[in-house]
Amino acid sequence: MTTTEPQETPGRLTRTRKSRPVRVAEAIKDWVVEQGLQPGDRLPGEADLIARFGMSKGTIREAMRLLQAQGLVETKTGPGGGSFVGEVTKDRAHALLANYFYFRNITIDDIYELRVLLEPELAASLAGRLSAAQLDDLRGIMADYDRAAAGPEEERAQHIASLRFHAKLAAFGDNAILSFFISFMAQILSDLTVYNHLYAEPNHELWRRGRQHQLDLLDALDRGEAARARAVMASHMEMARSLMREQEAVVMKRFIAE
Amino acid sequence: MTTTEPQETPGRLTRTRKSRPVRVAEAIKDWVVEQGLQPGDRLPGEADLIARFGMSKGTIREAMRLLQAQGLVETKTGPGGGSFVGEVTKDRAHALLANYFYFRNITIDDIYELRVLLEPELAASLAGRLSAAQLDDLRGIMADYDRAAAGPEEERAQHIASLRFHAKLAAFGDNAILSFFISFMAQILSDLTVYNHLYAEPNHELWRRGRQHQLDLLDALDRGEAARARAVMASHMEMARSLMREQEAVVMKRFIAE
DNA sequence: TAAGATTTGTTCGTATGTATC
DNA sequence: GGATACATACGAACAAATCTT
Repeated sequence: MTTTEPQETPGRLTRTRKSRPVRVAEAIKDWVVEQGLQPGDRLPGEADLIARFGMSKGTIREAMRLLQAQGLVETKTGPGGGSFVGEVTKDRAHALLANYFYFRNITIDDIYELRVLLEPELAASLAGRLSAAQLDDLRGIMADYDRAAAGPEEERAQHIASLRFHAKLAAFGDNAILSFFISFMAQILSDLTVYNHLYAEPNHELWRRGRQHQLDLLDALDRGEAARARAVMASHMEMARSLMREQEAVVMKRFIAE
Repeated sequence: MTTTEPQETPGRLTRTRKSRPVRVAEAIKDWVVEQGLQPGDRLPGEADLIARFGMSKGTIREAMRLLQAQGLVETKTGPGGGSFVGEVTKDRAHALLANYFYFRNITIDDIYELRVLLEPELAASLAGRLSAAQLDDLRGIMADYDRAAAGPEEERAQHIASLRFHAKLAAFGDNAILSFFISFMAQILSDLTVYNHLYAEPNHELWRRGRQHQLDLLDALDRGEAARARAVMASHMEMARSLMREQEAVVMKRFIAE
């Protein structure tokens, strides 16, 4: 028995706890899984779904919005348009997860407690596994802060660029979960840097040491020295952590935009 | 100038790249942030929003669905009903994040690479900080697997209960990010255990050692011995990791339900 | 218990916008 | 530029849930 069209699971009868759009969204989601559909694959059009579910256009559209918000479907107008299976992007996952932490108290130090644990592990796993192009990519990011910041504004810009370095590094990793956790924290720190006033005063000595850390790291990665890459990253994170300790324990106060 | 009602940012003029519901949802989200609304706080009713935004009922409702899917609003019918700011629950955040990994290749070992790093740290941070009630809570969960499993089915049930132990431990931590990451991984492993057939064969020796680990852990936590708690958990994770290594590198193949 | 009030939930018909050919 | 195919948006009416009296 192969089901070839989305339908509600017959299990729940008339129990109308959930609204129709929610039930339709779940049915479509289940159907995508059962059919093994891949990103970009076509979903039935509005008219189709209206007929299949026997519900109105408004209800079907609300269901699609539920799926759209989760990043699971995308819709296009015009001929050849319609609904398609969508791959949840990293940015969207960041945003959705950031919402979870919005009402919770997250301190900078909470983030660094994790960075200290995770980033060295990522660095070690990358040793000897980066292509010349990838290493150049990282060096290119470092060019954005190859001189000491002149003032608070530039300091902030450099901090964000430095976080991009870590996000890029994460993208190169082959453990998708580890990579996501690291890039998520980099994203949060970047947002905090923009919206609050972290890094008010430039500190040339810290800048010099931080940059040297990253240069050493690239060297260790290039030579395939995992242990050294881990150690350098650990030092880098500990330094950053103690630096941030002096900052106020700022909490997240912002939804990240859609 | 205090804005007292949701409205679109005047910045973007007639640029209609995003659909109206999306724009309305963003406007409401921004408004919630600006007003500093808290979970449970009232949002304007449908009729209100229709008037304020000058859009149709359908458009407004689709916008609310976008927010509902993210867990940011909840709606109730009837007198006193309406839309309210909702706190994103842990379960919903789990599900939304699991969607991100659905099309990516996640191996069991990826998860254990992280558990080995994170769980010992959590254990150490909890030493001497758990109340008698919390310790009893953990012991209560352990009661669900106080005897060796007789068959594959019971083995699986015990594995899930054991994952509940770790999730509960995470809930007691005061680093919300660390706690979430750990509980998320426990949730994934639990789902995999249910929907795939992990843990086919009972292994009494492993069961005995795993249980002894947890007993030692509780003792260390009770006595406030952070270093020992960390070491015990590290052993526990390493053992579990090598056990799971023998399982096939199963990837996630399932959306988590709404 | 029953009736009424309030608010979201759902439907249907129609019209508009948008991208492709 | 016109025809086509699709989603997008509107408005009025009705249904359902839930609180109050």
